[in-house]
Amino acid sequence: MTVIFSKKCEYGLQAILYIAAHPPGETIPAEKISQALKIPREFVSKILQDLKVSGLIGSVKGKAGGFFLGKEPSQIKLIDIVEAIDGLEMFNSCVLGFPECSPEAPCPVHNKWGVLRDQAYQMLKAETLDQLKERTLAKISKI
Amino acid sequence: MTVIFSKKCEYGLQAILYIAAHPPGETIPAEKISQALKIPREFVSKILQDLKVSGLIGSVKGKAGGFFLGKEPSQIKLIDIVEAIDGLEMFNSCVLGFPECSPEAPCPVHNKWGVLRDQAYQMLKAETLDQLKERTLAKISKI
DNA sequence: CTTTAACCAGACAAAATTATCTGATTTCAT
DNA sequence: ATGAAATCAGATAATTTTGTCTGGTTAAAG
Repeated sequence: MTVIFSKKCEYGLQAILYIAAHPPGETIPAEKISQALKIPREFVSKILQDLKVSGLIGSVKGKAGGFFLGKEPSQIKLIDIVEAIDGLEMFNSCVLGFPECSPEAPCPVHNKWGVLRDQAYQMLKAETLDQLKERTLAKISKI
Repeated sequence: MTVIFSKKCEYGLQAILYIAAHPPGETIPAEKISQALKIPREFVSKILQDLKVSGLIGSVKGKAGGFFLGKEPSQIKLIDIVEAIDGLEMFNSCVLGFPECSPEAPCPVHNKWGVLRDQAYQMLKAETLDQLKERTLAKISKI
């Protein structure tokens, strides 16, 4: 059981936070991310490759190559990363798994869950990478 | 991607809500649950068998057999079903997947997520089957 | 007492997710 | 030029989750 995001998405979030914790302009190789976050190298490498198409990150090949942010840290929200990997469907489907859960045919916890889900969405939409940099640095220093 | 619970857990929640929507004393066969909720018969059957060990439901074999609630509807909370199937680990682990996320080594969204997670837990702990009966009946009439 | 309809246990299979491997290409440094 | 260090694409493998099958047991009804 993952809490809410897939492993891919968790790793993607961690990796981008890690990149954002470094000085702008620096390129971070997958190997370094892998060691710092204890994520299998080839796996995080593949996730980052996939993330390139969304424009959230860029990369340079060859020696001294690696990954870097594709936008200003203040322009990247957590929800952008979630959307790129897991998609946003989870914010629009029934927590009990009922088909077509809607205001017209609500599941027994439709309203109460709806509030929580919206709060989670708003939180992910509000948090940008620049706001999280200090807290990320504090966290990775303890892994 | 499941929203938050595994498919097993979603089906378990749906099935027990369905049983609780019926008059006390009635035994509901897996076949009926399967058709009503559009869950594969053998799968829901297995889930309900597993749920028996937690005491949340009981069963009778043989013709006219089936499943019934193991306790008063007012004594069964949604969280009990979640705990029996997926466990409670999700309410105690990092939403970003960081290892050992704690007040001493918080992930970047530790506090904000913590609030939402606790609200979700409290909601599941507050909702009992008797409170949800009417809404369940309304919902299953529209599937 | 036989048929029927149900639970039940355990093996099995399919699908999705997670992870690894292989080899190609790119770039910098020697 | 050549070697080293990196991305990258695609295939493959391992694991977990989801779903199915087979055969056995139980109990009501005719």
